[in-house]
Amino acid sequence: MPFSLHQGDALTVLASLPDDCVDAVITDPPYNSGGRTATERTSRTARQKYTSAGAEHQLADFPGENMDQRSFTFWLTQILTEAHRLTRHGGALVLFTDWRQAPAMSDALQAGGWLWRGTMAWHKPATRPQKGRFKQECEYIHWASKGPVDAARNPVYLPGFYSASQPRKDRRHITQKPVEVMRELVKIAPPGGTILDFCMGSGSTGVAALMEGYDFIGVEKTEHYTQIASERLTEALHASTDRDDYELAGPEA
DNA sequence: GTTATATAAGTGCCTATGGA
DNA sequence: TCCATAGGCACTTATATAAC
Repeated sequence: MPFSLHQGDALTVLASLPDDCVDAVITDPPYNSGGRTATERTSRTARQKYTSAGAEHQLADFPGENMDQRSFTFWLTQILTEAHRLTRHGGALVLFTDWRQAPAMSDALQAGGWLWRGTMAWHKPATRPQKGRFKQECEYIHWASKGPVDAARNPVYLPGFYSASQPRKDRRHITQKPVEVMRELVKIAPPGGTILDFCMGSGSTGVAALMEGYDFIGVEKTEHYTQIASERLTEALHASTDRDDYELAGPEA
């Protein structure tokens, strides 16, 4: 089965999955960021925080963006603890973050049992310059392992820096990641392995996983984005294999 | 090769509110 | 009355990229 999608709360869904069923967890959780003060971060919707004035697109909002930092760290720790249980020994965690939440996310992954290995940069060439300031030109990608890295099982040499703009054409999600970046990141899993994304959004991780020959398990809270991810993954699957043996699971919560 | 357009996990600033 | 902060609204800058 190349992929299975679950609509529901991440913690609830992960708790229903068996031990040691995935090789890598690659995810882009809500950052609960996008502001200078706690109120700015917790009182506004994702669209209000992350969409510029004058933006023409009408991409849907996404939930889970209104926690303060302590709650966010606690929430993420719980999920990463479950994700750690689901991951085979030697497997990897790849976790997107921004500059504000990078410390909270590294705390959460370590509290969840992961061994923090480093932080990569995702460079976005099309970001806006700011007078008198440094450009906010990068997001960051923490990565970690479950125990020692098993390099013999997956002898790859991967970069620590990725440069690509957010998709402009056919963009489906406010914070959609470029598939070309995700196609590189999924290679942290051994060939033919299984990749989990518990904050799937529009499904870019899954599209990249299928394109690179991996199996994929996706979890998404909203029906709207689960449907979009289902469409994108089905299209990617048909484009790569012409197979039709997938299932849409849930909702569990 | 040139021009037009969209963009930023945006920022700046004014007003209201409430405590000291 | 002063001051700090939250809330709300107006609007930035110049670059990458699409369109021509």
